[in-house]
Amino acid sequence: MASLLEGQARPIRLADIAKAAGVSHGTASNVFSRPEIVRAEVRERVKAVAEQMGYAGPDPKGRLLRAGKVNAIGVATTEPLSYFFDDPFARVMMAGISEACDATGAGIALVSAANQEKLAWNIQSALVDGFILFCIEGGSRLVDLTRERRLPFVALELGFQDETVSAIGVDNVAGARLAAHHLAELGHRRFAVLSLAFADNRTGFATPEIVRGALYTGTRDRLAGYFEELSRFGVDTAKIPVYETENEVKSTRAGLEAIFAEGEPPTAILAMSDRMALIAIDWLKARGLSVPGDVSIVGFDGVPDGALCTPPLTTIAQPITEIGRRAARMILDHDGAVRRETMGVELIARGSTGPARKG
Amino acid sequence: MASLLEGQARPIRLADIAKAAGVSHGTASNVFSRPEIVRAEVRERVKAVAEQMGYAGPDPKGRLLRAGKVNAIGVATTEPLSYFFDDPFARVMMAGISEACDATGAGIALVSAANQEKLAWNIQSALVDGFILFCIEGGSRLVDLTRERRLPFVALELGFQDETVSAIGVDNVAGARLAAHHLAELGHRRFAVLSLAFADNRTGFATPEIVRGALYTGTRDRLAGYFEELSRFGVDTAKIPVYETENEVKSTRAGLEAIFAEGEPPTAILAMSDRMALIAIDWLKARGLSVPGDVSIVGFDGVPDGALCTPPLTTIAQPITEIGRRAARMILDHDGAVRRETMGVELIARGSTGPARKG
DNA sequence: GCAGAAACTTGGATCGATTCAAAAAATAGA
DNA sequence: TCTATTTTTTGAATCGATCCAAGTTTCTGC
Repeated sequence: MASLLEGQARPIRLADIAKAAGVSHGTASNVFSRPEIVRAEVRERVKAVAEQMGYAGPDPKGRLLRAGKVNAIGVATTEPLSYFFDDPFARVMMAGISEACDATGAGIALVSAANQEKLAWNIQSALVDGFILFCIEGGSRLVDLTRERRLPFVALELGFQDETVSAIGVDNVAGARLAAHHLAELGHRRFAVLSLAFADNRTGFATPEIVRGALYTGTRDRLAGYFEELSRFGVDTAKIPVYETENEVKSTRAGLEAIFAEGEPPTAILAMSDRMALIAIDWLKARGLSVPGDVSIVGFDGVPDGALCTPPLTTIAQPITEIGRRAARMILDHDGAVRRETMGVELIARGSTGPARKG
Repeated sequence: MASLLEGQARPIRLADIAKAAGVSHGTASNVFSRPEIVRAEVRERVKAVAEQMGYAGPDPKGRLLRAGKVNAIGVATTEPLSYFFDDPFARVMMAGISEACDATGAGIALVSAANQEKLAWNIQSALVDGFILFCIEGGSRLVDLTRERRLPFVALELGFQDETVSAIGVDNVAGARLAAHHLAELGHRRFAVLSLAFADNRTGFATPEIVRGALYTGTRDRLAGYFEELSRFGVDTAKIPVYETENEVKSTRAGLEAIFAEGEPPTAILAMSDRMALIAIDWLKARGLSVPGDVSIVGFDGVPDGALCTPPLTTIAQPITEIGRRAARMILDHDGAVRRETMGVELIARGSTGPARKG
């Protein structure tokens, strides 16, 4: 009976311990947070009382309010929470963030939600010292929402041109040129592009107007890089089909269907993510096309999975882990300044690209 | 200049807004948390003042203290934080947890630390309503640490017999028997076991004493299941080498070296995790041994990677996602009761097992 | 014009700790 | 023994909100 009531009773507070031990709040607090400044005898007495009353130790809720700092960084996305554990790019990025957090003892709070309304609420009420934003679809909304919290934040993949937000990304134009150059040098002249989104909630072939009106400048830059470089090899870029996907299986396959339904199939595919490239390899193999015999593919990102598939994926590798580390450090060591960092990329030539078939 | 000072000034509180708008704290609070009970005119005035003063909205720190509930669940492990994104088993589990959290709008806080001291602190100070514990190495310490917080918690992989802690796990004995039965029926008679830890910080061949003194009863149960079933086929289990690893590459390879260094190599390997099984397949292939031609392997867990490797892995599948979902629900709907759930497992026969070579 | 009901606002109490200036106690030195 | 110094302890103030009983204003209907 007593224990039943105890279960219902409100938890023991530091003040209860202080009273029971006959010391002030201040002293009781010191016993837990700065034991060395309390006389040993008193310290032991208070600890004994706490033990005996079943005190769980100072409640972080109270401490937090006083201290002001949570010692945790929030990582937010508009995708469902499971994105952090499913998506290979996100996973490597999280590993980098984890590393920086582990080193300083900071925690990580994952923020997301099933719907937009809840997302707003979750961002407003997340107990964190700052945010790292995965700006995939809906990135601009995410930035707006986060800005309102007036906490430090960093956008990953500088999708926007907004110079007032801190961001870390890669040189998209240079990376794309590397990819295009590699294929063009192998003799390819007929290309198709599997593109990331230019704006939210769109899939399908992208027209020049769509490209010009791109919300996501990262996507636009990659395409510009591809086209720039291919032009130098005399390729008519106006004829290259550019299919915008949601970077997942369904729309990517739809894109491949559409691309290969046209008259002259491409001999080379430029994919703006490894994920799409990997899906494409599967799709092509299932269709009886050889990679790189019939079609060469270059991805973008440099996720570990790319090295393991058959054939291993040629890709433009970003320093993903390093980006994650830096993003976390930016929040952890925040000094109020807006920083925008651009990291380099490199071509990793593996088995998914080969010389263009003659004819 | 002004903006510089503003930057340094302490942030605007609800009380500041209230004063500036000429209303009480109570009303100002209502404007944000229950706007419908405030007269439109007042509401707009307060909002305008807030906007103009650059108020970030009610600070969750203050709200939290009052509300008492964080609306987030902590997931803790003694491994580094990156474990959550690297380990395939953890990832699937996290997907299940994510699902349950997404559905209720709860957040996830990842808790870990580089060293034991920090881990203790991080658990003590995590802002969560409860914990899910990944009890790998050092699981008992983790449970002890968490118990002190006096928050609801669930241990995953009921490694311990402690009946006072809520836990979710699988029927290890039944699973192990399934695996052993499958191999024995294929005609195998010479076995080796790649084992999980029986106690912390040990690797190497496990003696019967070590097994008897197992801290992790899950490991012990799996071994017991293997042996029980094999005995029924007339196998002398005393001769089966059991190598305890840390469930990662290095110690698993060391185990394989040791096992195959002995006189009569096994024709079948029972691995207590898919991770070890996958490492073993690589190792065997690199050694020029065919799987399942020369050696058959059965894993344990049923992670997705197992289906994708070559040959695809035969394994004992746990309902990992479902375990994750249930664990999260247990915390979210906590009612004070201690629950221990045991989930079923099933054999998924794929390409890594085949008939024993004759002779 | 007024009682009574409904809508809104107020201000103090509370959540659970930490902090710090000042008071008290213990110790040292003469 | 008494003052000076050092070590401990105290208790009020603070962090930033929400809650709620009580008070005030506005609206209805007669």
